[in-house]
Amino acid sequence: MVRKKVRGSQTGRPIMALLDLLGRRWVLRIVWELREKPRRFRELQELIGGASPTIVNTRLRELRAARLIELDPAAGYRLTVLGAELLKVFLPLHVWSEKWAKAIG
Amino acid sequence: MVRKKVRGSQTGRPIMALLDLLGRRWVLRIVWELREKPRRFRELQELIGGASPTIVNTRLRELRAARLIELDPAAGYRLTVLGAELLKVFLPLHVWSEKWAKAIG
DNA sequence: GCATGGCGCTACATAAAGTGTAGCGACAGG
DNA sequence: CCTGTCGCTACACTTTATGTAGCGCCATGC
Repeated sequence: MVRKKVRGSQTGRPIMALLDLLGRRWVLRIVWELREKPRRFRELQELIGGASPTIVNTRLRELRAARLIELDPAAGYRLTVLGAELLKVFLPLHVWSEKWAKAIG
Repeated sequence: MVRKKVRGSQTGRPIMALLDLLGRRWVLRIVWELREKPRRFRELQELIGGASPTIVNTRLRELRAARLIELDPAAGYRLTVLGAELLKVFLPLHVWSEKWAKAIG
């Protein structure tokens, strides 16, 4: 029996595709760790907590396909204009997370 | 050899714990689908695209532990005040995702 | 030349996470 | 009782991620 791939959000609604992409393991962390400056492959891998190179590379490919990051050979991986816009949405999380941490003890 | 659990972001930094939580499969979708009104277990399961009850329940437990959602026996699962605050951060994504979809063709 | 070290990335066996389907126990009507 | 709905569990199976080794490329320096 043939099984179809589910990831990629077959609904065709961008928001669903986006939530699906961001919901994959390490994706949010990768985008987050690129907030300050470009990072090298191995550097990024360590920053996000040591995920395997296999999955790091997979995610980087997905994020490049989504035009959220790009590889500058001279500097490393960095957010594209689009990726930086996305990050801007998430920046409030940093402050909010502190409040949240207190709330849940 | 004993293996330690990694999820839960041992760093102690709230933002990391939050990104880890949100980066788990289906979590963003669940929060998103609760944006309008409370939803029943099975209803929620269908809305997010038919994930298995096993994992839906696991995520609901994690989200309840994080005080982002709660179960009202009379109405179903719904966002807490904290969860609603979090959702507010994500709402701009809806608009942005349309722009993003056009940009990536 | 030719080793050294960093670069992005791949291979592959093992372990963890998620799926699909069946069905449980509790409770509410009829 | 029977029927339906509720949240949720059991479990065999499939998919995804981990951990470790190491590849090919290229620049630097002896």
